[in-house]
Amino acid sequence: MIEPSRRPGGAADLFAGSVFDVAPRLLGCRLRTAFGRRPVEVMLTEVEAYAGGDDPASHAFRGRTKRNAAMFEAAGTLYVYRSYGLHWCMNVVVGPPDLPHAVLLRSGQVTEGTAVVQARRGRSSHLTDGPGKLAEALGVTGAHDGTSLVAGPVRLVHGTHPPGARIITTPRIGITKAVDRPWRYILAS
DNA sequence: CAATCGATTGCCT
DNA sequence: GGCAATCGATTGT
Repeated sequence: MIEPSRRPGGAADLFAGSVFDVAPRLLGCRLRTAFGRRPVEVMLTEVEAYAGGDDPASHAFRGRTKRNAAMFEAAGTLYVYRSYGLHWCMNVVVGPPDLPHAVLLRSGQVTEGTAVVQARRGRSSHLTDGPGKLAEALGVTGAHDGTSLVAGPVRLVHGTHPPGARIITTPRIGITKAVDRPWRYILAS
């Protein structure tokens, strides 16, 4: 019997390679949760790469802290932090444990569980078009920081791109340092 | 121990 | 388009 997660093309290989390999690869992939028997799935459409100690905009630029500890875990770990005291933002940890690189998940489209998401977000549109919105839609909080995206409560799995979709890159946004680096990846249809 | 500020959002005009 | 909200990690006195 073949273990599904070890099968070629399974989830683990999604996180192999550098942060610049993984970031565009995540576009079109699906992020899933099923808290309280309410499955929600989102297709990722916008991500940003953060290159650890080489990147002034990265939370890990000045080394390990209590907040960013998850960034020093294995590739495929989920890093969740609070932004502006209000919102939760999700990152996919990439690279070997001593290299704190990560991909910020910025936005997506709901592909399953729209009613659940609308209830959580308290509105019927603009459900997942921002980092904080994405986390709220999936029910993800700081409690999920450091969990595995392969075997934990929040899972990242392969998905297919919409017909005709293309990947474009632009500078990152919402930051004040290293603003010029074109490390933002968008799945445009 | 106090001050500062951020990988943002939503509501206001 | 502008601005207030809100909190924990980090930095300064």
